[in-house]
Parts: sequence; C-alpha cells; structure tokens
Amino acid sequence: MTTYYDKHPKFHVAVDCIIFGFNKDGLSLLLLKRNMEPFMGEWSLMGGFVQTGESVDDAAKRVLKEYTGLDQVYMKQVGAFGDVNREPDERVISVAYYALININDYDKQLVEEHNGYWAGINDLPPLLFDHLQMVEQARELMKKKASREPIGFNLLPELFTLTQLQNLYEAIYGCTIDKRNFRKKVADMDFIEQTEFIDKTSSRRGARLYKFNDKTYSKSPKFRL
Amino acid sequence: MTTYYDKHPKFHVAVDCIIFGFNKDGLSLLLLKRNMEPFMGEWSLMGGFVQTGESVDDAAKRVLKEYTGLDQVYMKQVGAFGDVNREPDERVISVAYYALININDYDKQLVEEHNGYWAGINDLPPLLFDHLQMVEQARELMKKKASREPIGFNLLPELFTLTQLQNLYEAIYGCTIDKRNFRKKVADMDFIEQTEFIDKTSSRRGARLYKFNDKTYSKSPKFRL
DNA sequence: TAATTGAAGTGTAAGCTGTACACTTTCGTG
DNA sequence: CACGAAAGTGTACAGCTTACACTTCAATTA
Repeated sequence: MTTYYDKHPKFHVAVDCIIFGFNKDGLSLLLLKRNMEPFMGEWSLMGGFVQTGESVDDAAKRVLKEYTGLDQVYMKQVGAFGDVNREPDERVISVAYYALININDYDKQLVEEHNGYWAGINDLPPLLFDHLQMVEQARELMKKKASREPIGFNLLPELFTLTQLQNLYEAIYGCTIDKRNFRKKVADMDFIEQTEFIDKTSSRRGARLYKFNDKTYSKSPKFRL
Repeated sequence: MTTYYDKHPKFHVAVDCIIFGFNKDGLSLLLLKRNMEPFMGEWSLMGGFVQTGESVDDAAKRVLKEYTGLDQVYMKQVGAFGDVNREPDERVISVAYYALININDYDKQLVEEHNGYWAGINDLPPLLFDHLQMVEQARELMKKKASREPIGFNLLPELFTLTQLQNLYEAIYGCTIDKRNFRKKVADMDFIEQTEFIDKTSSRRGARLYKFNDKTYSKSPKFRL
C-alpha cells in the first residue's frame, strides 16, 4: 500500500561533533585526520550517520563515545545543516552538536586509533565540507551560553584555580578580563567554592583551588561571567 | 557499486514553521487544523517534507510560501527534532524554523484553503507530535534574539506607534514595561525614526507614528530593548 | 461650549553594575 | 638572601537601570 509518506524522498542524516577542550594553551577542538576513504587525509569533525531506531541526539552521543570513550558529556545541538551540495558525492543532511570535555579525561588510545588530534581554536586546519561553518556557529552559541550558565566548568578539572577560570573565560570571549573585577564577580557566586587545597604547579607561591558546587548553584542559579 | 554511503539508512526529513504574528491582542501563531489525512482535524504547525535538490532552508521557505503566499520573510532555524517516535507512524526527522510576519499582510485565501487559523500564543490548542516543544523553543529563541537585534519590526506594520512597539515587547517578554523608561531607550536609538504621520485609530488625541530605518541601524547597530 | 474621557507624552532621583586602575604578598630558586 | 613570578587584594567614577505621577491633547457628550 502506498502511504502518505511514500511520496517523499529520504536522506542520509549525519551528526557532527564540535568537541571543545581547554588547557593552558587555550581552547582546542578535537579533530579527525581521516584515515579512511572517502576523504582520506583530510581534516574533519568527528561524525557519523544516524541509524534506524536511534534518535539524532543519541547518534551524537554514540559518535562522541565511539571516538573518545566518553559518556554523559555536556552536549548541545547547534543546528541542522542542509545545503544540497554540502557534501560533494551524496546528499547528506547533518546535525551539529558541540561538546565540552575535560581535555585530560578521555580515552587517548581510542582517539589515536581514529587519528584524532587537538587543534587550537584559532589555528584550525582547513576542514571538509561546511565543518568550519559548524565550528563558528558552535563557538558563538557556546560563548553566549557560557556567559549566562555555568557550563565552562565542564572544560576544567574538578579543582581549578581562579587564574585557570579566568583564562578559560578569556579564551571563550576572545578578550582579556581585569583580574580584580573577575575575582569580585566570582566571590559573589556562592557556588564557586574555595577548597582547602593549593595548586603548586603553576607558581612558587601556590594558588588556591576552587570547585563548582552544582547543588548550591541550583538553589540560586544566578550566574554572569 | 556499493559506496560508503549505502551502508547507512535514510530518513524522511521535514520542516515545520512556527509563524508569529502580532496585533492588539498580542502574539499569535498561524496554525493548521488539518483538513487531510493523516491526522485530519488535529492542530499542527505548517510543515512539509524536504525534497530532492532542495536545501532544508529552502524547504522551509517553500512551505511558508505555500501556506501564506509570503516571500522574503524573516526566518531562523530553531533546530532539528529527531526522536525516534516523534511521529507515530513513520520515522521523520524534522527541522523547525520560526518566522515573523506582519499579521495583516499574507494571502488570506491560501490560508483559508489550508484551514489555517491564528491562535493566541498563550492559548494554543493541543498540537500534534512534538510541535508544542518546537513552539516553546522557538519562543525562547525569538525572545533572546529580539532583545539584542531589531527583529521585532518584522511583526509590525511599516509605521507604528510607540505604544504598539511597547505592547509588542511586553508580549514577547511576557511582562510589563515602564512607559517612560521604554521611551527613553527608544529615543536613544536613531534608527527608530519619528515620521510626520499621526495614528488616529487608537485614541482621540492621536499618536505619533514611527518607522524603523534599516540603513541607519546598520551604521551603528546598537540595540537593546 | 464646557466638561468628560482615554490614551499620549514627559523628567528626575537613587541605587546598582561595570570598569579602570597598581601595589603587596608569597615562596621557591639561584 | 636577593630575585623572579604568579597570587592576591580595594576604591572611585561613570553609566545604566529602575521606580515613580502628572499634564497634554482632541474628540465626544452633556
């Protein structure tokens, strides 16, 4: 029987992940130098095809896990990219997601097997298809979100110094921030808690380590950095 | 020949439009009371399937034109909705868009033929599938955008009074705004220009009509309402 | 024609937020 | 024990946001 749906064409649907990491060198993306056809040797985002019986969101989670071993990662959809010729050989509609991960905490062997490498956000290689456009949109979206919600902590270790936190926001915003003003704001947020620990790796004097307290935040979710 | 792509499933891809309009009764959405199967008699957004050789953005524009006769409308993507069972009979991945139109300027006969009706944004009927979720996301997105970019004018006639403009923003934000503070802000924006015309329909005294000047705006795009 | 009605239009003061700005402390190294 | 390098700290000014109430105008009605 011919149904209502049969009249309409079907398409390959893919997901692509913009995976952000942060360290002392700033923000980076985890990219793939493709080690298989098609497009062997080219740089791209980590992606894959949506499968039957799998939601698009789940496909993005699966792909992230396949490439990094990570579960339960902070991910948000960037949007659908549906230009007819965005991939040259075949019509593929792709849904982009960005992910924020701790750059020290992923399955390095898996990444190596897939030929994954970190690239500085301001120093990206040429990317396949419309992946650069996806990155730019993701970055913009993440920046807006990070200014109003405490998502930046996903990019930091559990314990972090205020200097690290400031460096993170400087990297996200792409500008410098006054240290005293920054610390004044942080001091006003009860959910950024001082710990008893001192980080001795970055200075002789040592820097106080802080942590983000999710429960305290949810009681009074006022955030602005 | 079997290609790389053949291994992967294909899906119906649809677009759905959240069409905003504004008049003295506030914000409304243009909805469809379906006059054909499947789901005859149910309320839904205006939507359609992406066709071969047509970008997803173009599909949204086409659908909007099919239902309203309108071209060159302000439209933004809300995102992809890809849950496996979001439509009960068939797997369909849908990309939602919102559109801002002047509620007095569309093809009323076309809308009537399709069984389209305006419904107050705070008084929506039950909608098919995940359409309510799409509406909520669209509304949130539009609200954020409207606070930082002068997109609200797409919902107003070319000439409008300050009271209309304020009512619009009150409807978008869902709160009341102080009249003097609102007008102070408007007065600071050179691209909201007084005209020589007076609207006599809404009061005995008459109210000054204003217009939005796109060119002046692009010279100094500072907007905050 | 005077009174009424209803929306349009107008200014100021106080509090809060954002920003600019420079020196002292600490501790390990040489 | 002097030096280097990052951590840590407070104040003053400007600009922005907010709260708040009466007058003006023109058509309608008494």
